[in-house]
Amino acid sequence: MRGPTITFPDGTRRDFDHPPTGAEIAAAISRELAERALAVMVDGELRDLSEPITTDATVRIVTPEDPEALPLIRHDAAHVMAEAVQKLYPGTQVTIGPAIENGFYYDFARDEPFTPEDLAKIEQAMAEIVRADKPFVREEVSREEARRRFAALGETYKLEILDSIPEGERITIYRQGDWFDLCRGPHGPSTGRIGAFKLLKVAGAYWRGDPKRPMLQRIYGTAFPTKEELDRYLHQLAEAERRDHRRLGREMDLFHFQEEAAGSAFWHPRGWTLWREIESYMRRRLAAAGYVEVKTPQLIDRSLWERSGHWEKFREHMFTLEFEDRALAIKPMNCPGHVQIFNTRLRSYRELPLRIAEFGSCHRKEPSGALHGLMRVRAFTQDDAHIFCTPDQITAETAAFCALLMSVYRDFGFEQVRIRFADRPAVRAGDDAVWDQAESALWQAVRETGLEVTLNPGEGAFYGPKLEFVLQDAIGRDWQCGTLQVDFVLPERLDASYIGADGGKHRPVMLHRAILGSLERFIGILIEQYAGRLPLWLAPVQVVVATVTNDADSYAREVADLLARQGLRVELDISADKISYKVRQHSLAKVPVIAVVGRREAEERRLVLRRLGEQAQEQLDLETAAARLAGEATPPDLARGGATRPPAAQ
RNA sequence: GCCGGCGUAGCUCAAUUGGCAGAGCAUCCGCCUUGUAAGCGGGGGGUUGAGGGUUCGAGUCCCUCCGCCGGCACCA
Repeated sequence: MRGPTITFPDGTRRDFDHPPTGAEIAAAISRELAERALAVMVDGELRDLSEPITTDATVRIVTPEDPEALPLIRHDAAHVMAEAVQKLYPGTQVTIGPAIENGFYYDFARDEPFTPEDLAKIEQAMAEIVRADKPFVREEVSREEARRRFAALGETYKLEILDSIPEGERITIYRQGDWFDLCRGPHGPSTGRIGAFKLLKVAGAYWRGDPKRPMLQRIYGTAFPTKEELDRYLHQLAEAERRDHRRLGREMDLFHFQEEAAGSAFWHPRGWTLWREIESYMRRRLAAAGYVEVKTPQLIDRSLWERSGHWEKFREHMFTLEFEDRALAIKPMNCPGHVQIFNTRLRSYRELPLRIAEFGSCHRKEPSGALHGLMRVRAFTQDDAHIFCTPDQITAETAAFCALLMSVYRDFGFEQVRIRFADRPAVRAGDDAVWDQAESALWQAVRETGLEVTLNPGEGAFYGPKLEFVLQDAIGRDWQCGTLQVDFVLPERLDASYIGADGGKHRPVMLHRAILGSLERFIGILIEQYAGRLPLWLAPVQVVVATVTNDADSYAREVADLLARQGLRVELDISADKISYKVRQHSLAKVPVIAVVGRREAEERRLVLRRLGEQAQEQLDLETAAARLAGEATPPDLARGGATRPPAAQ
């Protein structure tokens, strides 16, 4: 019989006289490829090397360098770990164990917890299985056969997974030696091909992610084709740890947390300086973009939250209190407050779009387990704004917002931004015609930005579609900060209206939008982005003037005064310590510029500048140095010569 | 909220099977007047997260609570 024609990535073809396996194809090309092959891509689908290819196909042999190799060997490692665990801890049930972004995990059902010492033992047992180089054998079985085999082992979770596999789908078991697992595959040729692996942590995880179901024990690990790649990844983890904003926040004396106020930051002078610099910058950008700024109450009566719908939808997240027979809530959001301002008088279409901004201080009942430094807090400040506009202004307002947001992110040093488009959810308010209009207006706007947009289906708010802006930091982590949400519901509920050109009353649309999201979180992200070494314009202390000897004290004072008059944030260090000690202290505190002054500088009226982390020094006369530093420390928007102050109040 | 781990001086960490709570750094005082990432000497500093229990005796063992860390769930 005739076999299939196999086409290779370079376009060459080869005919086979029988359905060849991936392994055979690799062997037909070269012995080296056969030895290095892990799996095979068949018409874009990853398959086992052992599976015969029955039809004409385009085929690529996957080797350890290919991007497909990583998830494959990690999945292999998950199986090896599961075997090791069941060997060491009989009675432990296996559940699921996939490859994930940076490694793999496997969830186990076992009454006793795994300890860190257990992880070491499991690693050793895994190493043995890897050394034994057992082939992964794929077996296609009937549902009944699979049921019988897992029932015999008492693997109730596997039986549940089996039941959830749709009728008609192939059921496969992967075996390594005498251990096997229900698995869709594919897998590498054998356990010996895993390369380098390491178990990282153990954690609880609900079965099927459902808090009402049993808590399983999840062991996380990672695997790479080579030891070097594993070491590089472990080094990266250490790097992330080094950048941790919680550690840097303490070391740089920016903020602290304490038990009595869990989830709320205490901002220290330096941290608050950073905060105010960011706030001032945002204020200028917003004013220049035609926003007005307001401040709305912290405590608002329950009745308003009932009308806005928050009482029904959001009550469990709100802090409430009683006072003089009134039920009050600390605001978790600013939108109802902004509508109150909109509603204070009859609005004309000529006022629209009306952009109302607030650095809104909000509180939410975040579960204790969710708290995480500045990234997840109970008290936070949003750079919030609500744009009241007509439906046909949505596109232009969205486009303008996207442009503003991108420019702001760039100023803070973030270049990589993705947009997720969250469209209509299954349960929603408003009829489909309204949703059609809102979604198409948003789509049109994001297309104009030219940015990458991915669909996040069904994840829109119940009142309208939304855009989520995800930025990527210096070490590749994603952070969702910005958002823009189209809202037809709140204006209705709180009865916002304006008089149109036709003289009739109309309902405005509200665009909820934020760029930084929460100031707290954004500062956390900034600290990690820069590993604490903030750009000069953001640094809480921009320059320290440090003396070599006390003889230079009066000149140092003069220098510090001059720099301060240039608007720089300066500190003076005339302590009796050695200059090398001072340099070390201020370097550890991440001060960007140290100006060293000794006798020579005082006599010549010069300044020697030392940049953070650099050994090189720059010698300048005093006035030149002051002017240069002041120039470098100018916030990016002002450096561009944009609006330097908000327009005069109306 | 759930699972697991952790909680000792401002920070980083010690303290034998339950047996006198310690070191370095920081702080304070003194000396040194210094040239680019730690000069020298001395002093002070603790209800070992909180509360309860076991014990002659608890940082150490047990219980409850709080907080932190890693995940899970949550993130309207």
